[in-house]
Amino acid sequence: MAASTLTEVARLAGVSPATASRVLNGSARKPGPGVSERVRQAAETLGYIPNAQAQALAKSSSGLVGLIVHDIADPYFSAIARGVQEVAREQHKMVLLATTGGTPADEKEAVAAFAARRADAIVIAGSRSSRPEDEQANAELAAELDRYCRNGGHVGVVGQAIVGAGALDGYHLVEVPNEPLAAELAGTLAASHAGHFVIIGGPEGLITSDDRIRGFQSGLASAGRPEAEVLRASFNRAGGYEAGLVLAERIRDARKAETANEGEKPDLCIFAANDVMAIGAAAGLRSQGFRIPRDALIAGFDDIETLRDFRPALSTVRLPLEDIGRLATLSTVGSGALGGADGNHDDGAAVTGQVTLRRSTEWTP
Amino acid sequence: MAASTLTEVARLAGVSPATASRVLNGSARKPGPGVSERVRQAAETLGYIPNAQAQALAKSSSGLVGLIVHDIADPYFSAIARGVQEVAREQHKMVLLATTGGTPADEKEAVAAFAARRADAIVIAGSRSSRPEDEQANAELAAELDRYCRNGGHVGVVGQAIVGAGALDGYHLVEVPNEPLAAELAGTLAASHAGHFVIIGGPEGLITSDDRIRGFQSGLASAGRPEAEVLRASFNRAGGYEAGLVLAERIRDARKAETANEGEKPDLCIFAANDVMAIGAAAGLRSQGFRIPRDALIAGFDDIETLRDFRPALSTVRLPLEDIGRLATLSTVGSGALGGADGNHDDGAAVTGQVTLRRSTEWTP
DNA sequence: GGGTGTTGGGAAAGCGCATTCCCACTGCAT
DNA sequence: ATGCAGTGGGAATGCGCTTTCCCAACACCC
Repeated sequence: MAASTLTEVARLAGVSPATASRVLNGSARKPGPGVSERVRQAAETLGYIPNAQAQALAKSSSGLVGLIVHDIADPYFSAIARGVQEVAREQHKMVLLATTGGTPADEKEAVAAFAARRADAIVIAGSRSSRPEDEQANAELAAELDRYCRNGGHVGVVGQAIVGAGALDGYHLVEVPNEPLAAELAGTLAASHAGHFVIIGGPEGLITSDDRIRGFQSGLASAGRPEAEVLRASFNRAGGYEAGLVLAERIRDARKAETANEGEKPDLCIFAANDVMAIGAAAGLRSQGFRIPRDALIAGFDDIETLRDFRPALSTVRLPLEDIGRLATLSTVGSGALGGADGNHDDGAAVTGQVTLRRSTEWTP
Repeated sequence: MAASTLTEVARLAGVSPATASRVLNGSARKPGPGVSERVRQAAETLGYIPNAQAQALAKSSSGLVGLIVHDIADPYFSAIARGVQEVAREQHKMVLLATTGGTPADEKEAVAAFAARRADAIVIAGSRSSRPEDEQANAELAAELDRYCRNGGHVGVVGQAIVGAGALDGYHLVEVPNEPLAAELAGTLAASHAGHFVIIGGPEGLITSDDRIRGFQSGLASAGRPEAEVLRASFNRAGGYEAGLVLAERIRDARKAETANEGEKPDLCIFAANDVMAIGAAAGLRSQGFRIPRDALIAGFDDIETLRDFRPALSTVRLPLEDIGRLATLSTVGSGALGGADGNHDDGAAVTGQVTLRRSTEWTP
C-alpha cells in the first residue's frame, strides 16, 4: 500500500484532480460545499497525505528553513535553535538542521544542500572564521550564499557578516555588538578590580572571539589599563579547561615568588570569550585546587542558560540568544510575508546585550 | 536568474537531459569520458544545483530523517540530537527537526509533516504519555506512525514503545532500561542512607518518569525500605525548583519539631526523575538556605553534559545519550543499507546505563 | 429572450528530474 | 558479407501536485 495520491482521492470523490487540489490545499478558488465535503471524505477514507516534495516542486517553495550551527549540543547554539524552531513553527515551516563544527568548508556544503532542497531561508549561526587557511573555503561559502540569494533565497546571519558576501537583497544580518559589550564589561570590571587581566580567547581568526577580545582590550585601554595577555585555545569547554590549567600554574608560580598572599584579594581577573570557555577555565582552576572568586576572578560572555545553575554565579554579558534565533529567522522567512509599504528595506536587525555582574567577579574578604 | 536546471545544462553541453542526469548524479550507466567532461563543464559554468525535491519526487526517496524532541534546548535532547545528526551526516542525509513540548497531538502533526516530506526515517525521542486526556492523541499518533511505516517508512523510538503502535516492520525501538536502573540506584542509595526517601517525578502518566519512579520504589522495597512519597511537578527544571521549595518547607518543619538536628546526617534523600529536575530542586533548596548534601541528599537521572560543571557533583544514572541518538538513527536509516542475509530481523537495540554516585549523595560530617 | 457576467468545474501543461525503452552504431565471429 | 551481442546516446514517460486556461451552466438585466 503506497501512499495514496491526490488523483486517487479525486477519483474516489468523483471529481478532477484540480478540484481535489483546490479543496484540500488552500487555493484562491473555493469549490462548492457539496463537492468539498465529498473530497474531504474521500481524503479521509484513503488516509491521504499530500506529498510535500511534489507540492514544493509545483509551486517552487518548499516550506523549509535551514539552520547551520557548529554543534547542536552546545547551549549557545541550542538556545538559538530553539528560537529558530519557534518562528518556524509559527510560520508553518520545518527546520532543516546542519552541524558543521565551524568548518567553513562544511558550512558551504550545508548551504549547497539547503539550496538543493530549495529551502526558503537559511539561518547561519556561529562565528565566521578569518583564518588564512580558511580563506578559500570562506570565499566558496560566500559564493554559494550569493548564488543562493540570487536565486531568490533569504539568508540570515547571526553575529557578523560573511566575509566576502555581497550586500545582496535577501541577505540579512542580526548584528551582535560583541565589541562594544566586551568593552563595557572590561570597563566595569576595571572599576572594581585593581589587579591585572588575562583573556582566554578562541583560535585567532574566529571573528566573534576576536571582536570580543578587541573590545575587551579597548575597554581596558579606556580605563587606563595595560593591554591584557591573550591565551588562545579552542572555543569550547575543553579549550577553557586547558587555559585554566595554564593559569593555575601561573598563579602558583606567582604565589611562590611573592610569598603567599592567600586571603588577599586575587590579583588575576580572567575574561573568557564565551561562557563555556569560562566554565571550562573555572573547572581547570578548580582541578588544581583554586577557587573562584577567592583565587581569581572570572567573567564570560553569552549568558547561556546553563549558567543559571553554575556556582559561583558567573559574571557575563547577557545575550538574548533565543531572540537572536527568532530575529534571524523572522528577518528571512518573514521578509516575504510582512513586507509592508516598502518591501526592500535591508532590515539588519540589531540586538542588545547587557553586562551582568555576578559573584565570580566579586571578591569579599 | 532562477536556478538553472538539468535541461539547461544538457542544452549547453549539447546532450540530452538523460545523459546529463546520468553523468551528474550517480547512475548505473556511465557515459563516455568526453561527454561527461562537457556536461560537468556546463554544470560548472551554469552553477547548476540539482533540485533535491525533484529528485526525491522522481526516485521517491528524500534523503531526509525527521527528529522529534520535546525541546531542543534541553541538554538531554540536544545530546541525542547530536548523535542523530552525526549518523545523518555519515549517511548523507539531512535532519528535519520538530519540537513538540511533549504534546502527543503535536507529535502526531510532526509525524504527518515528516511523512508528507517523505522522510526516509523518523526518530522520536522524549517520553510518551499515558495520561487519559492524551489517550486519543496518542492513538492518533500511533495510527499516523503505523501508516507511515506501512508506506515504507522507518521509525526509531527512544525509550519506550509507542502506546498502541503495532509491531510493524520498520518500527525500531531503542530501549532504555529506566526501571531496573532506577531500582539499582535506589538499592545503592539505600545501602548508605538510613533516612527516608522522597521522589520528585514528572506528571503522572509520563512513561519515562513513571518507569523510573516504579523502579526506584521497587529498589527501595528490595532493600526493605518503605515506599517513598512522590511529589509531582513538570518534567523540567522549573518543576524541580517548585518541588525543591516544597521540600525546603518540609525540612524546616521537621527541624522545628525535632529540635535542631543541624550538623547531623540529613534525614532526607531526594530522587529526581531526571537531572534537570534534580538541578531545579537543588536550586529551590538552595534558595531557601539549604545546602546539598549537608541538609539533603539528591540524585538525578540521565547524566546530562551540564552535570559536569554542576556543584555539588550530582549522583545520577549515566545514560549514553549521544549513542542513543546514534543507535535510534542507525537502526532506521541503516536498516535499508546494511541489511545482510536476513533483512527482516527486528533489531530492537538496547542500551545500558550506569549508576554513578557523586558528592550530592555523600554526607561527610 | 438574447446578450453579458459570473460561477463551478475539468483539461492540460508544466515543475525538474530519473528511468525505461528504443535506436543507431560499433566490433566481432560466422 | 551477414548475423549478433554490446554500447553510447536520445526520446518519452511519469513522479504528484499546482495553476492557467477553457468551457459549460446558470443567473441577471435591459
